[in-house]
Amino acid sequence: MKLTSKGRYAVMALADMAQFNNVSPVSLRDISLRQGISLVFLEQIFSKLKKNEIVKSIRGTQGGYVLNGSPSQIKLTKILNAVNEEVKTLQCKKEIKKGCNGKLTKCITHNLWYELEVHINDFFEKKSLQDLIKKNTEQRI
Amino acid sequence: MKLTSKGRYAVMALADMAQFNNVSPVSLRDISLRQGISLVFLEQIFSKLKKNEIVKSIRGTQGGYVLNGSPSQIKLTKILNAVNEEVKTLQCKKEIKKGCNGKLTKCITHNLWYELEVHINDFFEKKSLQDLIKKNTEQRI
DNA sequence: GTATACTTGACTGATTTTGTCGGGTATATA
DNA sequence: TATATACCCGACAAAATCAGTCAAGTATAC
Repeated sequence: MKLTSKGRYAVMALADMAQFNNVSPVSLRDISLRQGISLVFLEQIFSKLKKNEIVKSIRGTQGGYVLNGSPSQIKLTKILNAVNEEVKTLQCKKEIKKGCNGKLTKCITHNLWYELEVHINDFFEKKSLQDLIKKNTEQRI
Repeated sequence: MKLTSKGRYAVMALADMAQFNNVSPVSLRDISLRQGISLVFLEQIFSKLKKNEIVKSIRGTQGGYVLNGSPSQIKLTKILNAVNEEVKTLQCKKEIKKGCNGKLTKCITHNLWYELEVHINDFFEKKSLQDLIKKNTEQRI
């Protein structure tokens, strides 16, 4: 499965944006400074976020990014899928040649990984950006 | 997080053993042939499984491995932890220097990854080898 | 027109994964 | 007791992936 820094940074950055949810756009430079993430790396990540219509961009001075929708509508699955391609545990396509093609034992674990995938996606589907920042402020009190 | 071929192979191999659950030990050679996994790689994996007391080894001709306990007692968490060291999503130890130390925004996502870890471990904790082979035979019918 | 900030693609160093190689040692069986 | 079988162990290496940089843009506010 795939759950890398790119995904974590994407969530962090968007949560940051949601937290500082001004009307005006947020520049990657600000996020970079606040969250300690490389600016150029953020650019890469936000390029994908934009393609997936999670954020909108505004160019030029005073430009930046704004969330495309309210924090409560943006589910984490969408974010993670955007930057990581997908959350995939199944790898049986490759292995169908060897062992997975039901000769004696079919890929016994096939279903397991599928279930896990569903389980994880469920988890992220239930979480929105709003949940994250709510939790964070609650804890700070 | 970590969920690699090693883990998948370990589960496959042990499920294979559980399925062909004879009294006599199962040789890695057989598993290798049945499941299409490299023998030498299996040796590496089983070395760890043995260290973690998931299997017992019997050396010599007619030797092999036997499950250390009944399939229903062997939970998948144990297997995956054995071969992969651990299932870890949290990476905040590294990041505590930058951004994660509650200056303005503390590591917003800290709790999220922790919850995910728990969620995944729950999943694997509830599954035993028995569940896998039961499911498999059910489906074959 | 200039500084700001987004846009894009190629590239690279480091790390991890997925194994292999080559040597062992123990033991059942003939 | 010889021998084949099977476990045991550490070093090594190719391939893939990750995390991030570099370079060269384009659009826009002021």
